[in-house]
Amino acid sequence: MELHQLRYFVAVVESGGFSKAAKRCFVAQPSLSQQIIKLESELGNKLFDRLGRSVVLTETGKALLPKARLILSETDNIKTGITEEVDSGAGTLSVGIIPTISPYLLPGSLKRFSESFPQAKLALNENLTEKLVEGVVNLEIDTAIMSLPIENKLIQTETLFDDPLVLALSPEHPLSEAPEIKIDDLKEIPFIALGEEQCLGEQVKNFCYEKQINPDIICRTWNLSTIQQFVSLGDGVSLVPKMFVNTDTSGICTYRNIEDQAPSRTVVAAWHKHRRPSMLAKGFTRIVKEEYDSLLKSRDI
Amino acid sequence: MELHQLRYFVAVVESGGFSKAAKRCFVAQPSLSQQIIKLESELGNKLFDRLGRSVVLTETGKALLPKARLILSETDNIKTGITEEVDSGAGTLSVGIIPTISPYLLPGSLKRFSESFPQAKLALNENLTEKLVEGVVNLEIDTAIMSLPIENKLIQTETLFDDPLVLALSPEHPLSEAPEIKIDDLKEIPFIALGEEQCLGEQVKNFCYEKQINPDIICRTWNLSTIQQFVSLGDGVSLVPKMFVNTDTSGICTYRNIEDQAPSRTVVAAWHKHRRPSMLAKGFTRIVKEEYDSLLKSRDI
DNA sequence: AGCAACCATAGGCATTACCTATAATACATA
DNA sequence: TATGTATTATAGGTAATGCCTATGGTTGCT
Repeated sequence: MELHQLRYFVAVVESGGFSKAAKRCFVAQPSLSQQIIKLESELGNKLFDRLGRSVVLTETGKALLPKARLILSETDNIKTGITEEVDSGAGTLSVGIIPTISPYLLPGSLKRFSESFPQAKLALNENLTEKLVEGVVNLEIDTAIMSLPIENKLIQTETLFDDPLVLALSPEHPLSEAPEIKIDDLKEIPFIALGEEQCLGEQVKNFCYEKQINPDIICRTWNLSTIQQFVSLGDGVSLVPKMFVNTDTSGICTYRNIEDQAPSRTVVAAWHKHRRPSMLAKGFTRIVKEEYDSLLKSRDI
Repeated sequence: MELHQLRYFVAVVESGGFSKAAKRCFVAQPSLSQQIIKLESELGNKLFDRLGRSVVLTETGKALLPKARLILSETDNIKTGITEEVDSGAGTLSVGIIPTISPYLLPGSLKRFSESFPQAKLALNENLTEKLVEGVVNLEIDTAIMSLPIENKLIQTETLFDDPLVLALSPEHPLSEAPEIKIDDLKEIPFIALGEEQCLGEQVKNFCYEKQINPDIICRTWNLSTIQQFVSLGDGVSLVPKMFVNTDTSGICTYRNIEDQAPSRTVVAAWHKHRRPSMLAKGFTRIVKEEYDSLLKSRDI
């Protein structure tokens, strides 16, 4: 059974004859006849009673007609249907995101996303960079929001923004009143560090190594809120991303930019090298970028 | 777009690769690849992201998948679906029937028919032979129940039964007690006749002509019940079909067989010469025949 | 680096849908 | 009854196209 056979069949019904149907279908009458005969032999029953002047549907033909019409309308609408569906943003986007970004950008981004793509569904995966990379490579994750560096050659990235690291310290800390803070001020200072399996922890460590800072790590924890708590208690300081600062409404910490050679982490969207990001994925990364921009505008140190 | 392309597409999705899909579809891998590419170019978008080891659906592919599955399941089930539908007797049968049969056979036949084909619908058309023939030729009527002769060459018939004509007379009529009734007894007898546009009226007239009976038509009416009334009143007699007798529960008339050369009308099912009677049509005519048989058994004169 | 798995491309072959021409039939008209 | 017209079926050739084998180019694993 072929689609053109069904088309011919419906044309015969609607035009009331083989010859007329053939004209309508832009084929010669014998071609159409043959295909109808073929269809009939496949179904094992005649579809039409051929009378001299006209043809009428048999029982089998009557039963076939609605089914044929359904199939044809489905196929005819398939292209526009798909286009509409894709354009409307229906579908599921699988997103990965690292824990040191998620709490600060995700709430606002999710709101924006559901407004922009009301038909879309989102599958979220908050995890360490390593796991996210794995997910992207294994095609479980469409787009991951994380920070450089990413080693895997199968992954392609697009930079969303550079997120500066700023110094977090207690309002009572001597440096909180200094006119400006330089890298040298950080050497041998008591430091509260993030676990190194977190990429942010790794980045801070590398930054210190490069700048020949040798911080005295007095505490190591696994999330930024805890760092904030420790910092507010007294001597220890830490480096935290600016997006964290702009969502901190507690006021228990003071934050200072580092003026020279300010450290930063580069936040990117990452996807499988061979996959073209879907419209939803593009939309999502754009929204994350916008969310970050509006976050920075909302407050300055 | 072709059905086999959709089949290949679904096979790729389900098997997770072109080569595996090709095996499953019993074609060479390049053939399948070509068809997928063709489908993609027709839809204007890639359906799969080809990665080294595996392929994954694009957004377009995701949108196509359920539609393709729907179309394929429709087409795969089309043959069995039609067969079931036809076999179940769904559909409409258009039946024609003459007025001198309808009141006697139709009630029972309809009951039997709806029991045998609960899904079927019936379109009834009670009319004179002439109109029924017209309807059959114009394809408005599938099957007509009428009696011979039928002149039209476009019509094919199947004899259902021979319905004898019997003498109807008043219980007080002298002939009602006669040991047996012969044709000669009818010569020059007062006669109540049916309208000649009714085929039964015509048949009776022809029968009388052939047998050189010259009835004294004292009354002419247009239905058998009226004949019955007139007969019961006194002198006049009439010839009525046996199926009428067997449904007459009034008891106001006596009926006698005519022993020698008994007249009868041949009741047939008639349909367009070039149309094969549908299962419903066959079922209906069979049921009418059965109804007549059981009617005869139910009572004898 | 070498190998295995996989998809794409190229070119030839075979199937088949299509075409033209013609036959066969039904139906209307003279 | 004969003829013309409209219709579908048949026959045989042509062209399109789906399929095949062989091969190339990647990817990813060892």
